[in-house]
Amino acid sequence: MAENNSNFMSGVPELLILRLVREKEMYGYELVQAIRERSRDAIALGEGVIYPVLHALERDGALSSSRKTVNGRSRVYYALTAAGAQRLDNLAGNWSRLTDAIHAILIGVQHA
Amino acid sequence: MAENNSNFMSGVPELLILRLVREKEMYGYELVQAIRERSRDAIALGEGVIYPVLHALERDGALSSSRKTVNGRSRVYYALTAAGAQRLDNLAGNWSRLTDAIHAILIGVQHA
DNA sequence: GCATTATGCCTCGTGTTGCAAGGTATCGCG
DNA sequence: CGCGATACCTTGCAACACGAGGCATAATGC
Repeated sequence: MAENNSNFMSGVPELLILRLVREKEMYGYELVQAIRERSRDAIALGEGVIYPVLHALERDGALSSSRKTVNGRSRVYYALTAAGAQRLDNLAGNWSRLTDAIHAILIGVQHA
Repeated sequence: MAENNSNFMSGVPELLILRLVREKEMYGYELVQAIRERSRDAIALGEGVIYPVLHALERDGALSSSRKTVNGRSRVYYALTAAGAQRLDNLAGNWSRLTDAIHAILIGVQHA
């Protein structure tokens, strides 16, 4: 039975981070702004959300980090690992199934 | 200024309950099963989730309750109030905006 | 007659997690 | 020289979903 709900609508920050990092290496501060911009301000995750998630994902092997200095600024770039890609697919699937289910209830569809 | 995210993907149980009760009066035990059935087991909220939310919604004036005895069983039916309908519209709108934003990021749409 | 299941209500404790607030340091601009 | 932007980070709080339990009655099964 694989996974139950367990805080079923949670893990969205994680999902967004993994998705964005899949396109290209990114660093924390950049992710904060990217999420704000791409969602047109609908989602505004603070650094207090992003950094802990980033650390957790790296600890779990979903992301790998590399320090780079740009313009005299030290940045920690994160890249998606194979495990991370797997995790992303997993989360995206869960999210999709969940929102479909909620949507079905919201529009009041025939239930079986 | 207006509202920020504040636990942006939360309140889903509340949303589902309000939506279901809008169609007809329902009682706790019934809601637990209705959510499971309508979501085809994608969402399985336990009674430990439903009842506290029900009580909070009534306390806030979004629901009104009435005790009825059916088949020698005592049930507490909840009905949507005007305030509750307002709240439902509000939550549904938020949810819609949120999922749209997430979807936009997931499919990698052009941002502005 | 007795036990198990289903119905129906409820609460408590735990763990997760999103988040604001605060802390540090460097760079560029006025 | 000061201020805002860039860039990293941690701590503490509050909310919340959830499992695990607890209580009571009706129906079903053995």
